[in-house]
Amino acid sequence: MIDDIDVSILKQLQKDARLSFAEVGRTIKLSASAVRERILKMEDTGVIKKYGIEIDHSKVGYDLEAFILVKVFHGKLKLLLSTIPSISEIEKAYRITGNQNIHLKVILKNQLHLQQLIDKLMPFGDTHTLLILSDVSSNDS
Amino acid sequence: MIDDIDVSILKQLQKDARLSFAEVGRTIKLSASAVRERILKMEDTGVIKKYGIEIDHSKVGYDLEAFILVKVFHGKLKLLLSTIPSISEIEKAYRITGNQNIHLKVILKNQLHLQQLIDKLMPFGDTHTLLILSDVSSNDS
DNA sequence: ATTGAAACCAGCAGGTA
DNA sequence: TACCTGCTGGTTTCAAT
Repeated sequence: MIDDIDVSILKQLQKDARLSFAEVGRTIKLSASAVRERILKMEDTGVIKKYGIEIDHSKVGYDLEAFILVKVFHGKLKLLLSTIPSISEIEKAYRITGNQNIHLKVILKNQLHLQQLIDKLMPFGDTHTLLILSDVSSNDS
Repeated sequence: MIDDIDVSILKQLQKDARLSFAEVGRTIKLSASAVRERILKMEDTGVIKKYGIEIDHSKVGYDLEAFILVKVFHGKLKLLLSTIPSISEIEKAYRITGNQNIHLKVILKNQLHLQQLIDKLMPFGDTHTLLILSDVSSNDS
């Protein structure tokens, strides 16, 4: 379904999603059209879910990032799930195993903003907030 | 530093980072070169950190995703931080507040793979693993 | 997977306000 | 400074091989 050439294409796009088909092809000795067809196929099959950008939120006025773990009240899960898309502060949301059942990554302006978000989440469950101090990934996979 | 036009450019790129300058410009009534200059400036100032792709890992043989919270042993933090980049399973790593001090997002093939990773992390601290059941973001911000 | 051709875009120069 | 137009070479796209 996916071969070594596809993997090396994916790795290049992970580093820079705006590389042209021609550029990708040059480094793996393939024509631009061949690269294009492989990438289109990976889009169609859903291997590539989307092309996105990473923003430094602290440079646009959002100085606080946090994880919020929610232990959802009995019967409130469906309502919370349908509410999540309307909360712009939530960057990513997952159902998880464990004592808490929802894991949120949130982007906020400041502590007041965090407080307001927690207030908004309170009707759905008990929250536990972990502030993000710094990104320590430095991941060039 | 950043105005409404920049914000709308960022939103478009978040949806599709491969949009051409011309395409972005068309939807906001701006020339391609104006869009290009704005984007270059946001790259230079670090607002845009990178262009990346989101991969559906389950379609390439990695069926397990998890968060691992690590309560790092006294004196082991620096060593862990320097080890993290060499662990390919770690997609993202953060220092956080709370009882645990490191938050990892990991991509794994299966439970055995998870076990091996936890074994690798054990020397650095006590781990607490939260399996990801599903993505419930549906976030078209 | 490749090539070839038409449409399109990136990058840059030079210009306006 | 922020935007524009016009130009050129490279790129995307699609069809044929």
